[in-house]
Amino acid sequence: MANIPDKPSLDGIETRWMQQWEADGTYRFDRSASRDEVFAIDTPPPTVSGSLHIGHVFSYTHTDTVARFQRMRGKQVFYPIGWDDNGLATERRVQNVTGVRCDPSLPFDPAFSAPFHGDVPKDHRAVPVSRPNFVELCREITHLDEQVFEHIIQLLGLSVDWTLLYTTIGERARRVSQRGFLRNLARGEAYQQDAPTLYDIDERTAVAQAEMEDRDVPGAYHQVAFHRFDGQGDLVIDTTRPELLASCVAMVAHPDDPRFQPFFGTTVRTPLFEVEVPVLAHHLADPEKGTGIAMICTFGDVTDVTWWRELNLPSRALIGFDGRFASDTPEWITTAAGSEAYAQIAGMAPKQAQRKVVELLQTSGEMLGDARPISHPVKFYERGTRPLEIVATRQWYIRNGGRDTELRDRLIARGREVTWHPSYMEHRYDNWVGGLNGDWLVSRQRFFGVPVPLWYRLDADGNPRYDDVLVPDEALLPVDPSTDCPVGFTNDQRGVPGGFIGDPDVMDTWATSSLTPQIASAWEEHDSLFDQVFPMDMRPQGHDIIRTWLFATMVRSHHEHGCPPWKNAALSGWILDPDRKKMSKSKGNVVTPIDLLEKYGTDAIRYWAASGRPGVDTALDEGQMKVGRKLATKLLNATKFVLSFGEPPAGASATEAIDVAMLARLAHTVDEATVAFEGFDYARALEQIEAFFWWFCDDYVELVKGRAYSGHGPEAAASALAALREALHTIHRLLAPFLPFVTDEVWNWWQTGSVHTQTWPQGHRSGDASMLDPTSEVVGAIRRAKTEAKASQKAAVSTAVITGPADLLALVRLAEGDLGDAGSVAEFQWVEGGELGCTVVLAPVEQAG
RNA sequence: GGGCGUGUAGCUCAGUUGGUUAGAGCGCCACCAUGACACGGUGGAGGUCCCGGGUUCGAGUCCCGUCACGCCCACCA
Repeated sequence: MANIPDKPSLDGIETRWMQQWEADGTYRFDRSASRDEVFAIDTPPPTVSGSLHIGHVFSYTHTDTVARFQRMRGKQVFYPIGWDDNGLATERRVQNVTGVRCDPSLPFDPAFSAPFHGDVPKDHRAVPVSRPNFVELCREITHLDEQVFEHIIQLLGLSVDWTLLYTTIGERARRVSQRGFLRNLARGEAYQQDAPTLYDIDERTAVAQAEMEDRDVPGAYHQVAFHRFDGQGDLVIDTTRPELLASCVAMVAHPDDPRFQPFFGTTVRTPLFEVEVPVLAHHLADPEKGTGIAMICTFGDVTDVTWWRELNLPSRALIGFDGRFASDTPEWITTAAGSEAYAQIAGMAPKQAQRKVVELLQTSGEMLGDARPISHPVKFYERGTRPLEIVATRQWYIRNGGRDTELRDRLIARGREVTWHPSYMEHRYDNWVGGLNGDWLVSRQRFFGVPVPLWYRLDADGNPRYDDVLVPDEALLPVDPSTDCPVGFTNDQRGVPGGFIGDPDVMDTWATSSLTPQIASAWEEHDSLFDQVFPMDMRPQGHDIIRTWLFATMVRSHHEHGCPPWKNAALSGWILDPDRKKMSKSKGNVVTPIDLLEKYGTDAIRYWAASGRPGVDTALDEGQMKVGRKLATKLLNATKFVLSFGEPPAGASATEAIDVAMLARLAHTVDEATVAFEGFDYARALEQIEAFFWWFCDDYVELVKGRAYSGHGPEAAASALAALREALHTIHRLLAPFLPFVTDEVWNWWQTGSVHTQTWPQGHRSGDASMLDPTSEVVGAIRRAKTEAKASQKAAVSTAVITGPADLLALVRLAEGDLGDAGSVAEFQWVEGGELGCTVVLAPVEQAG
């Protein structure tokens, strides 16, 4: 035991073991394993444009404990890691740290270098750069971010196989993503449509339903009068968006509403703009809302879109991609007064336009009373700052059941094929799928992403024929249609009549990350890895992205493979700050893990993380981290102590009753932990293991150490030594998934190889543990007596009188010798009757001098 | 408005098909230099299990209802 330090310490063990594991390839995936020997994990690729915060540490630790358990159970664990680096989040970060913005109309500038790297002055106006320059900058910045991430993931002790690293903007990801899309297209699951689309006017891109959120914002009801042509008065509406009056195409009320039934089929004149619009009936109009009659604009909200579609109304959209009102007076405004009114809002943003329209309405007397302020929910892009507008655009969609009940039902049924941990998370999936109101919009008018791999033929006038899609051969993927040519064309035909044009869009970041199982496993990449690992065993992720990542992955797998992409979905909760508020960047309460890792050590942080139940939001609790550190320290000291007794003689085994009982209890603990882990409940496994370990240290070791010192002869000592070592051997392995650093440290004091490649301990041991509880109770009673007498625990007891039922006394007597040692008891008296108890007579303290 | 979850000691949380006196850790209080650990150990105090009904021999646990909090969805005229 020459390896055991005099003063064991946790300092520096992270670096040492990180390097050792990497050098030994401890977590390398075995490509020769068959599918049934594999446990495959669809690791979430963290978004590198954000910071890795304590929430990542939390959920990644959960997965890692399961991975380590499965590895020790004999599985070949496929545990890749990837970086999610494409998408708008990265673009924003790049804009913020380099002071540029992408202008796709500019040509590539080979000599370009970014004006800043990190500290962009507040008054700096972003420098426009070409798309290729911008993408290059994105790659540079993400590469730097990824190095930081790699360091933290390693420091966390995640047992990922670094040779499996992928990025979502990397070549393979682009190829897999484009291949997946083209297959969807070929099967009719992807289609394009020119339709009103929710659109972020700041980012200038369409947005999918899954990326939207409602925010309560201040608004105001404005009562506005529409004039009847019979001169018999007005129809009055309440609107929060008076600025859209110029886009009004109709008025609508409920068909059963007697107040408005007389007007259905008639027309009215819009205020200010003097456009004649019909009064129509539709069941979605709510008699309770506002005045009971509404104006339909193209487009103020999604109900407008429904009305527009179902009532076959004309499109009079005025707000363009730049979020401003068209600068020319539209043709449907025909009167001089109407044109004059429009001229005053032309080119304005919606807010400005609203002020102007209200002013005009007040002047003309067509607004009744003052605006009544309200707070109402408005749709925003989740990363956006201004409300979404609805703009008619051509976009690509993937069918996800949002417009097809049969597909929706099939996807919900797919959800049932997955085992959810915890099980109630499945409701969130069902809810989301059941509530979809459209297909998945996958095209984005952005730059740093996987390009939509398509071109369109141009007609004789040079106009794109979107129905004439030119598709690349899969063997040529990945393609960038802005620089690559479709087969049969040359680059000089780009943009010229009779030639072609590339699709300018990239795909939604989820359109790529929905294929993480396929990317990580090199699907269709001339590699058998996919067959070895797909469908995967486990998808770990946060419950907040069930609607996006989980659902999108399910959709792609359902279309492509006809099965769910994994067998289990393990949902992690969030980290709340100590005041139980959700951590988020905007609240400024995000805790970065690096300081905590340094302060308490990785194992301690992992202990805290693993104490959080699956799916449950958990408060950041430094107290738990202290406990974790205490546990790791205890393992060092307890191991040192047990090993210090030396090796038992060859062939020795546990023979004394309490030694056998302890091993029986340990076997039971192993069984409990194993069952919990198999159900992905790492927290329960830890709880069981930890409880055993503390009992082992506090009671068992205290009881038998006298015997282990040979106080009762060699045979009794041999039994204790054998039991102690067997228990230690098991404890080290049980704690290994949670405390990977300290367990490998102590393991290597007396064993060879990494504890992480050992076999998970066996339970199912015969033996009776029933003597342990009453024995602990007597130990406690003796200790209590000494504490109450303010005596040292070492104080000598002349007589201990133990009372209780005969069966319990018999059990406790099995440990009489050990009890005598541990309690320094000279003589025991055993008295049958009453409850189990113990009274103690302390020996007189010898007078000093 | 629909769905889901949570509510147990000052704090963070366990409590498995209902079963003696409801548990752990932290914190708090008191004590202890005992052959691994003072970054330690021992003991103690501390609870109307949100509230109200019901089922049952028996309810923290099951059922109904209420309240509070959190999340998801819907609600934009």
